[in-house]
Amino acid sequence: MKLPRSFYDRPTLDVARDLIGKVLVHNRRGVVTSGVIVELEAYIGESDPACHAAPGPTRRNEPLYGHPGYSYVYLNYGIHSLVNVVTESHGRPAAILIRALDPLDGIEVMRRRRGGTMKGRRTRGDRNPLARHELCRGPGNLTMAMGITLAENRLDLLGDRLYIEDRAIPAGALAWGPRIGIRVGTQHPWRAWVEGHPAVSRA
DNA sequence: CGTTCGATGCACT
DNA sequence: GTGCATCGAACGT
Repeated sequence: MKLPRSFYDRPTLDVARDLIGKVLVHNRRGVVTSGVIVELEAYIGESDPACHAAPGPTRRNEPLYGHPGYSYVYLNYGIHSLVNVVTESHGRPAAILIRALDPLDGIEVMRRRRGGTMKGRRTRGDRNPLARHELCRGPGNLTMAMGITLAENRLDLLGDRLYIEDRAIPAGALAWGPRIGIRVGTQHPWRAWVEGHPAVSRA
């Protein structure tokens, strides 16, 4: 069943803890892809220097100041769309970055989306298909596999296009540590993952 | 193994 | 003009 608004309207670290093991679903014109969330990072408030809300309200970070249970998608390094889930409420800007999934539905669609070219060259042939645990490893890879782009920014996660379900899937042991890939705010242990899962970034 | 570095677009100063 | 919440190709051991 789909997670209700009240799930997201809570302290961000509580939402983060409970999101591990839940299922992110994208229905793009009837093409469904989904996966179990196995890695994420929390970005909390204007006082968190790594949070996009650190400079205060801007046009880009507007979703962070909006309602909980909405998507926040932005373009990173000009190439990767990264997907976040907005949490809390009452104008407190916070969100959770989804970093890795264990794919469930649409695995062949994911393989097709992850294939392709770079600099006009084939990067991966049909002979060397990605393993299941590689399809959604990393925040840029998972959005590519699921077909999540800037068009999926500001979507209500209680809608039918992009949402999160509780399918009561047993997750492994939960671990916490510093966030990775950032240059500031590394002192906060706000990255969570399923211990030992092969889709989790090796930090 | 390891490290470096280019691709690429947009928000923000 | 600068700097990214990245990825993987291309090098050097």
